[in-house]
Formats: sequence, structure tokens, C-alpha cells
Amino acid sequence: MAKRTKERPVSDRFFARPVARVARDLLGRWVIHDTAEGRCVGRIVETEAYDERDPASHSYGGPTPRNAAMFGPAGHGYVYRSYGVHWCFNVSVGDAGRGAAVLIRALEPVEGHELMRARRLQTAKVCRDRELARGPGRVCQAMAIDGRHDGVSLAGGTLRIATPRGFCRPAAEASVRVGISKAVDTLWRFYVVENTFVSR
DNA sequence: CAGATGATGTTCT
DNA sequence: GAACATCATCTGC
Repeated sequence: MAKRTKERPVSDRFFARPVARVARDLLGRWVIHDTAEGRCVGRIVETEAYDERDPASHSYGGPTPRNAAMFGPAGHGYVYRSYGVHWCFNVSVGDAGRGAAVLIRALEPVEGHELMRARRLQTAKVCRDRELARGPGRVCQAMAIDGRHDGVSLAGGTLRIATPRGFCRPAAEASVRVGISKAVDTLWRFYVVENTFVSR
């Protein structure tokens, strides 16, 4: 009996499409991180799209040292610090030279709940399952994603994005993005309908 | 549950 | 100095 993998990598072509479409289609797929402490897996339930024609995007106005990964090849991490205290995890989209990315805003824990909780309890007093990875800063803390993952490939390393076996595109809705002050009417936030791990 | 607020590091003006 | 793709905690319903 051949061993079956529980997931397969997301292809490069997947990330070569328009950023809003990629953001929508990432819903239901997995973020997997293998570390010395163990494996954590989260199902993507909330995303946001950003690109260089978008005034709310870090890539608006062209490349800088911080946003370099957004302008690099597709399917790589773009990780930046937010409000001084949190990390935010994005996946670069589009060919090198185009500054687009999808922000991973929330995960539904699939594997490694207790490891996620241990990491989250370093800054929070209590942490119920639904708060393990609800919000972009919490995603990074629970999954141990930080600045070291800026610019790394997410195709097959210890941190990767994959499609679970038996994957079905979940029902989704679009809304305005969270926490921005420009392009506030653009419907580039996507989330799984009626999923309690979505941030709001 | 909603609303207010402080903490914190980088980037950009 | 201001702004910032946030979170945890507190107060009051």
C-alpha cells in the first residue's frame, strides 16, 4: 500500500493570476510550518489582496527595501512588522517586477493546536481555540512566522502553502479590507462564509 | 458585546 | 514626527 500524502504543493501558475483571484482561491488551502517544536497546520479562512495600483498597498509607489518581496517572484513570503509589535504574513503574487501580494488574515487550526496555544500564551493570558490564529498578527505568532520568512519560497520548504487532499473551494464572500485608510471601498477582503475563525 | 487606549519598531515625509 | 494591512486589556453595557 503506497503512502498517501495529505496535501500537494500549490503550483507556480496558481500565483501568476490576478491578485484578487488568488486571494479568493487561497481560501480552504493550508499553511504548513515544520519547526523543531513540531508541525502546525492552518486552513486559510480569510485573506486580503494588495497590488501596486492600489493606494492602500505597501507596493504603491514602487519597490523599497521593505516591500522587495512583493516585487519578487510569485509564491514567496512577504513578512513585515506591523505597529511595531506584530508580524504580518503575505504571499507574493504575479511575475517578478509586479508588486502584488495576498495577506493571510486568519487560519482555522488543523494540526498543532497546543503548540500554537503555547506560542500565543507568551503574550496573552488566555487563548481559546478561535483566538489561536484570528487576525494577521496572531497568525504569525501561532505559526512562528517572522522576518526570517521574508522572501523565502513557499513551494516546498519548512514553511509552505499546499492544497489538502479532497480540497473543495469553500463558499466565500468579499468585503472591504480591515485597518486601512486609503481605497477603503475596494472589495478585496475574502473570507469563508459562516466560519468562526474569521477575524470579524 | 462595543468602545477606548497604550505598547511597540519601521518607514516615510 | 506622523503614520502604520494590530493586539490585549480595561470599562461599561
